[in-house]
Amino acid sequence: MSASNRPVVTRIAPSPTGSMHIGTARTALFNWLYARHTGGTYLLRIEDTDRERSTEAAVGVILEGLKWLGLEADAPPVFQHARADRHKAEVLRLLDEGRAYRCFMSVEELAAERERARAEGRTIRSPWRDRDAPVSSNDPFVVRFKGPLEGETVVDDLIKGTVTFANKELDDLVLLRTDGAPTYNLAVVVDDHDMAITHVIRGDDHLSNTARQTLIYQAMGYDLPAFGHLPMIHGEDGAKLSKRHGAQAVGEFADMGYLPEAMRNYLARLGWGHGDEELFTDSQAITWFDVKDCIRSPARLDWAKIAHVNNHYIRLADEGRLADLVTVAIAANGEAGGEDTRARLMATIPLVRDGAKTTLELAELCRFALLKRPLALTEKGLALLTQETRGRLARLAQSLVCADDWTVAGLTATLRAFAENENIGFGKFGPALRAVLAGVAPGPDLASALAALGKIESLARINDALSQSQ
RNA sequence: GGGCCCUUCGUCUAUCGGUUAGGACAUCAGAUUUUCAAUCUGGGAAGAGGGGUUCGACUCCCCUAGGGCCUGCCA
Repeated sequence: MSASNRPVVTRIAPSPTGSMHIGTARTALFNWLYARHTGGTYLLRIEDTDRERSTEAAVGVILEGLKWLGLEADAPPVFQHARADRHKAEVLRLLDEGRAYRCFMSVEELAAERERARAEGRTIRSPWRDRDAPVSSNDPFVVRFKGPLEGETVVDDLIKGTVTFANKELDDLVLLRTDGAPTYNLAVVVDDHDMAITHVIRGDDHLSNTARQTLIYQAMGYDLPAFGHLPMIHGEDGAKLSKRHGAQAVGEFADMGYLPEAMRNYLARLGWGHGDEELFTDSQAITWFDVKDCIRSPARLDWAKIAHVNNHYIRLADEGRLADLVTVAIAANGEAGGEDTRARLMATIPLVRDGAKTTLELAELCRFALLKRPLALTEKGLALLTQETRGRLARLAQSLVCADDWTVAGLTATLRAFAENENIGFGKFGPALRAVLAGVAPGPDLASALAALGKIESLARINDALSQSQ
């Protein structure tokens, strides 16, 4: 069976050498979407052939990142390093078949050849390619792939289209290192074959490698999977995404108060689109997604848009979940909540969530409701409490005591009626009431603030201020 | 140096030879107004440059410019 008519199997194959890049997250998302779209399988492989740089902690970061994003693989991860024997066996087979050779070039010789090659505008060549190894085999060697010198290799890419490489431009990849360990380019091919991957969807930084890998596939006698190379994600200035662009790791987005479903939606729109659709559910994305609809050009991260999408999902999110996230944010801020924190949050969140772009902002918007009585008024707040406004607040308190419709609508009406009775505008008592109710913390409009605090707390805060010495 | 990829409003994108080049975010103006938001209404904003092909090009071809990737015993 050729790769094209087998059930779809995709994979995300990150290397555990640090954090989980946002680009990796998008690649995972697209692989996941495509697998779901086709009813196929989505796998995870940890590319840890580089023993120096791979760490267990980094594996944990990847696993956590995928879990947070809701993009967990359909099977336990495959660790590339654990398959080294299999990789080695396949290289030995190639060696037997004369499709690979031992190269005894020293690092110095290699460096010199590299320099010559560059100067001559060609790719490097090993003198051991067509030489019979003098098997004085105590000398260290690497095994290189013996690629064709003529002809061309065509990569039929689902996204980039047909890309042609002249074989003479392709160097003989190292398959096995001096210590006998397999290299990435060899391991990916063997693993993707063994894992029955039908669609290799990855970053286009691998496009050039794909030609070389294609040659290995052919030499191994493997069926070629379909390839789709996604353009990279850049920072807001168009340069490669790096530290100075703010977050680039998935975990950072979580810490900054972004919701995973918002990230999925935003990331899906980076390099892919479906008409004018901007905000959509996972199942819509799954229905619509196809690798061949991916965009060919690189995209830039747009923080304002991420914020907008995140706000959309904060509006949709379950209040209990938001309360949990806000609680975490508050704790991270070193502010311990009281016993009734959760109740207060549940009352406040519905009234302020529309203005929050992140859950961190949501926490900030909820802060006024969590303040402990009596509130410490700032100078500014104190200044608002003149003889006149005190009188008004006292009278307002009376009408609030009588108010039995303690909802935003009811309170709005009460406040209106009060202003009318007093024959004043909101400006004459609004700021003072705000200061008394919320201190200096940002908050919603007055009626919402009163509604969020509840009758007892609201009146208590007003009375606190009124009874404070002038 | 060599090979390959990419190029529509500030940003993400739609268009798949014929459109007043559409949408979203951002931005600006106005409305609302008790702060910050939110909300509503309206506006400005694009085919990198140059050649072709064609009755007709954002769309196809070539060149140039700019950006990116590979050129590692990293992945």
